[in-house]
Amino acid sequence: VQKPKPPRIEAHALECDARERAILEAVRSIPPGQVRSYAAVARAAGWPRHARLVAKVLSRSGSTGLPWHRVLRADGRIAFPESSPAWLEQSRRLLAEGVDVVEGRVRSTHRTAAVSAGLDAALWGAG
DNA sequence: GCGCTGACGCGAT
DNA sequence: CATCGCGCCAGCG
Repeated sequence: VQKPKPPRIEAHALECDARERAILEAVRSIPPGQVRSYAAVARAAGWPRHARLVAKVLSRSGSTGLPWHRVLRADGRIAFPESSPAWLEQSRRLLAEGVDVVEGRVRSTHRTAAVSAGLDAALWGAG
């Protein structure tokens, strides 16, 4: 058989899909009221250096019922430009879950309430 | 194949 | 703390 059907489905493509599924699952597993950094999600998904990919995947998956609003930058700030529609939406959703958000930034390092303790664990303990 | 662009991260300044 | 610079990954012209 010369090349009747060379299985060039490429492990690459499958791997990309696997990455995406793992990432989506990792995001889905974030408990309400808690937040994770893009890097933490990537680590949880098993792909430590793919923080940017997490962002890309999230942008690609629009209304899949995914708790995308629980994913922030490593410094605790919302990744969107301030006052942008998405920015407003994310802070609104986080506040609705009891997350302490001030000016687009999650106060996780400051343990002022029981909620903060949970956030702190989520942000730093995920690593 | 190359360079630019992002919902990024982290150490250095 | 706020910024900068450089590294990382995947998509696209």
